[in-house]
Amino acid sequence: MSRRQLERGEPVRGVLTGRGIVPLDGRPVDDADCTVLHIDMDAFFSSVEELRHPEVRGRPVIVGGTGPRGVVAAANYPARRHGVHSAMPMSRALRLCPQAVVFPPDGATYRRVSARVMDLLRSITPQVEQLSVDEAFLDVAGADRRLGGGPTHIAQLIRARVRAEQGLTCSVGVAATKFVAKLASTRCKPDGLLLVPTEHVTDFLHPLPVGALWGVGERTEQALRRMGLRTVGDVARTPPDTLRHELGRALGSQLAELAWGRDPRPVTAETVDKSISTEETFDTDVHDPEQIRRELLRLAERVARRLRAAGQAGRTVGVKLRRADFSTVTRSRTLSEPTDVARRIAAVARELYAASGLLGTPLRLVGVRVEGLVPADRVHHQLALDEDGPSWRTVEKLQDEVVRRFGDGALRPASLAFCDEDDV
DNA sequence: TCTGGGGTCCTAGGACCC
DNA sequence: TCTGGGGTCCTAGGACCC
Repeated sequence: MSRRQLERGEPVRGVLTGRGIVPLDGRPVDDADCTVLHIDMDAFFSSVEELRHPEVRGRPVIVGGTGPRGVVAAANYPARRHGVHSAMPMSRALRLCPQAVVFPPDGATYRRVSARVMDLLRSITPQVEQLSVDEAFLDVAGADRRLGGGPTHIAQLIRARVRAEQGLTCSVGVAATKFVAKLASTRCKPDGLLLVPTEHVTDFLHPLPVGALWGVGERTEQALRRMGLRTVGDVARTPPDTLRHELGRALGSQLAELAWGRDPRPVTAETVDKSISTEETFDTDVHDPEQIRRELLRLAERVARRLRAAGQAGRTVGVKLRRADFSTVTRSRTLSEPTDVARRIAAVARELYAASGLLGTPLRLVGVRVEGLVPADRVHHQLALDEDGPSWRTVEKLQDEVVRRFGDGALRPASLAFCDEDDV
């Protein structure tokens, strides 16, 4: 497959060899030890919108916030050709591509489609580690023994089934490690498949820019550039002690390993949530402490409802406060026992806000977080002893039931009763 | 161009205990 | 009276990922 073909954005479905990427043509490939698959849905949110709205197919499609401070959550390939990409302010995206069709994000629908895709993957093997709504790692060592044909064959099977059953395309990287599999799927997007055999890992990695390394974002890239390191190969040839000294112990060690394709992390099917949070950016900055306090209650309700739905309770409550200039303050407090009660979370959040020194300061964002999560049934007896716990907890559990039966908006705290429907 | 929302992990300092 | 080192917990901030 030629470089020009790659630049034209034609799908890559091949194996990396000493002669570059060679198409899979049915000949056997040496993939026996490459049991890690990285599945990445292509332009996921915008692809789902194109499925629901076939009339926009072929046109540039952007999914993202439509308010004055909205950003792009996803853009399809026609929109990307105009320079639109995720995390870009929507105002700029629309200047670059005024003819784009814009959809506000519909998280519930994306999660539903995502769940179907993940179920499909779990029908191949239980060894599925969901990374996000549109990405997963699979370890197909077991499935390989069962299905036969090898990891690359299974990758093709998955791509065909996702297309046939969900009407969506995905890209799949096949390698011996998570890190290389993920880079491989990125390299073959969209609608691609790339196997990187172990013997070609360093050929594949070393020409890439340092930003390709897991853990290298904008700041670390700058630091590496100051050290004169531009490519993954440059990092590989730098003494690990030097990397640790410049970047810190953990990151330095991690990059020294990844640059050689060494990544011992196993595919882990079960992961446990460590925190639940929600936050909101105002359309315009808010300085009124009363309005901030109301918002903190709303956010606490949201977090508490999600905690109860997950059967979790948390011991540390935190707030996030972002000033107009984007500088951010966080405050947190650890309680004597975990809670899943909105009233309790809101009370702590308001105390933290009151003590933050930011009363009256214009804020562009507030957030509420609960961490230190444990299964709620392990602390029920303690919750029952909480002085304001049992009654409020009972009330809020009843609210959960009412919302389940009659829908959101059926109930709200009295202090929010005069807010707009949309605000609750 | 002016920056969303949901997360994870790391660092560093201080308190506290042994 | 002055001094140690290690471990754990808590808090704040920041980088990073999707």
